[in-house]
Amino acid sequence: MLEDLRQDDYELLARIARRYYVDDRTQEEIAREFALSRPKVQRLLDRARRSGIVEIHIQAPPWLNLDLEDQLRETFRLADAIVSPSRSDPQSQREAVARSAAQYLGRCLRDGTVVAVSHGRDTGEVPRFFHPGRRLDCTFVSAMGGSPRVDAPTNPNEICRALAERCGGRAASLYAPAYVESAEMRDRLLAQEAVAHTLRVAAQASVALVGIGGTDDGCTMVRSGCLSMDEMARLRAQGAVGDVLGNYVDIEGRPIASPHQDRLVALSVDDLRRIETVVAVVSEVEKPPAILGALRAGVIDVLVVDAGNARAVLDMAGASGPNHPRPRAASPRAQEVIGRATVR
Amino acid sequence: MLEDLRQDDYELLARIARRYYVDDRTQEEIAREFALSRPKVQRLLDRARRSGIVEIHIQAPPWLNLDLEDQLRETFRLADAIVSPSRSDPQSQREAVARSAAQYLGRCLRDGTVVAVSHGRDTGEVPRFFHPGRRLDCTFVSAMGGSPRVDAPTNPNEICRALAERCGGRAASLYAPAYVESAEMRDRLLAQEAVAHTLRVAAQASVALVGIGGTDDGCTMVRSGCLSMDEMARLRAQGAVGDVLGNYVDIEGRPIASPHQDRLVALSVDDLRRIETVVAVVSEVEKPPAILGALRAGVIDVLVVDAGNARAVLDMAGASGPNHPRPRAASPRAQEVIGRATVR
DNA sequence: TTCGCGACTGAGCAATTGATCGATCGTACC
DNA sequence: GGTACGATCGATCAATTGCTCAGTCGCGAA
Repeated sequence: MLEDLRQDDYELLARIARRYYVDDRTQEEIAREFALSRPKVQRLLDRARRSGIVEIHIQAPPWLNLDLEDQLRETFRLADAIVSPSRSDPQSQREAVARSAAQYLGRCLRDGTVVAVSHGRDTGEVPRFFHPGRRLDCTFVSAMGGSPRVDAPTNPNEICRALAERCGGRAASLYAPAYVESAEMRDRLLAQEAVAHTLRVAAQASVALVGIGGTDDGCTMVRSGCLSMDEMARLRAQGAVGDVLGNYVDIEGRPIASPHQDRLVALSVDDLRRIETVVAVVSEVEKPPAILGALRAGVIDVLVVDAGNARAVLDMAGASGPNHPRPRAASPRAQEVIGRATVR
Repeated sequence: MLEDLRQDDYELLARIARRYYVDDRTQEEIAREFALSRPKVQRLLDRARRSGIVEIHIQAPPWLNLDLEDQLRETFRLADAIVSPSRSDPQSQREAVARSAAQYLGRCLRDGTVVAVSHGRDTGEVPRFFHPGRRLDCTFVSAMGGSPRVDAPTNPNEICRALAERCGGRAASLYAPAYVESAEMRDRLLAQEAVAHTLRVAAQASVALVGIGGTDDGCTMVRSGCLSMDEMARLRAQGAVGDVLGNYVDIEGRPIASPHQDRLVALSVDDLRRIETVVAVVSEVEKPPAILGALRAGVIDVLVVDAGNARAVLDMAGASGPNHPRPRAASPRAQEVIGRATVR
């Protein structure tokens, strides 16, 4: 980086840089002082910065993990990454991550924004910390079906309702289970206008708030009764490491072709990819492989995660394979209001 | 300095500061990204800088001694101070200082500028390094009389001639010795129009280039035969530590009232004070007390000095008395072209 | 509840800064 | 010596930034 500067140059650059950055003079003043033209001063300042004579350091608190965020962003070509500080207790860890996600979500939303929402324990914590400050005319829509067991706060419909309540927006529920008994049943359900309509709205969302599921026996899909332990074991045997909206992927981010896929009532991976800002929230300790798979699948734009998982994922990623199969267009962190039809 | 920031604030400030200073986004972009107004981002950035979250460091080479310059500027309320790197050999030390002074001088000059010039070995080296690059329609005028012994390069007239030659300007000589035999003789000399005119021009200079003389037996005044060793001893006995243009001062910067003063053909201390930018050049090792006295006399605006003397003067100053008896108006390092009548 | 105070906000404008472009200058190669 | 190339320069203009000011909001006291 450091150019090979002549001593005179070095001296002039340092002097000018000090005048500008430390003494807060204007380039104009400096130009007069050193009998140079203003553009020349500008070029010198530029050179001083590029050559490393001027060092700007952001004194970030160590718990901020800005470096981890940068690495995540870069490694996985994310639009953004937010790493929340480590907590030893799983519940407070979940809350920390959810708080960050809620803040982020708040920044994404404009009147008229449609947000597709998944299920999950992490996702389910988000509404508690969602304080957008002002009324937002947004629509929160379930992006996948519900779970048979009553486990209210982790069900997408319930999360949508809570989010909508927090900001004065609307919730659009999906009246269907996440997994049905057969592909045929799924197709018949999708033919129901109530279901089809909700999924169409979800597919046209500009923001999605999703969790990343694991494949262990304690994962949400199993706990909530969507899938049995046997089914989960079969998925694991097929190489599944995690899911987004019930779409399972392997460690390389490739979709798992399995019968489950045909019984799923949820947005597909392709639907997700078309959504501008997909925000994933994850905090559990068993998650690194699932996160890595999801990231490599290229469905995630923004990852909100705890420091432990972030480090683990980066370590795993460094050890194997390509990490960004889908170079996405740089999507702005907060998109403009889109004059999109909203549902009632 | 560091305010007591709340954790949230801290996080936001750090994030925004990083986006701005590290990622080079505009405030506008950042405002969009964080859903804030642009002025708000500005205020946050401002706070981040003032609170020390953003640290800007100028990676100056150690031989630059920018810190010494700052201390000199501050301690003695100088418009500027330039410290040149230490050299072991007195002659190359002198050259280093003279080079800095020449550069500085070059920056001060505009067409029409009048420069009053003293004698001295350090001053005498300046012309060799004076390369203003372009023709300058300046007038260099002797601010004190010459010395009886032929010691060409340290005589003010000769220095003026050399400087003028370097930039294509004019030299105005003072046809008088520095010290004459009596006060009466001095007055008669000053009545000569040739002498009076030159001194008037010198008094109206906007820049002065002066040395600071010592009071040891090897100083320029003695070497050049202006004063005898006896006279010098008498001055020392009166407390004199050094001179500027033959005006001797004590360690506190007070003028020495002595018969010599009345025999001197040179600008007075008051004349010097009226000159906008008085640049003093000093390099010799015996000089710290002389420099301190001259600085305290408040006649110097810009000090060009070697690192050794700089440190010594600051040490001495720290140990005793007030250092800036005359708070000067902040004078710009390079003044504007002044439509002042020039002499031919 | 209402009022007053102070802090904060963002619109709008002025100053500063960044970037482009043709002109000029030095230099290396023919 | 002549020519062509590249570097450098400063005039100029557009973008960005700093700052002021009137308006708003929340909060505590009456």
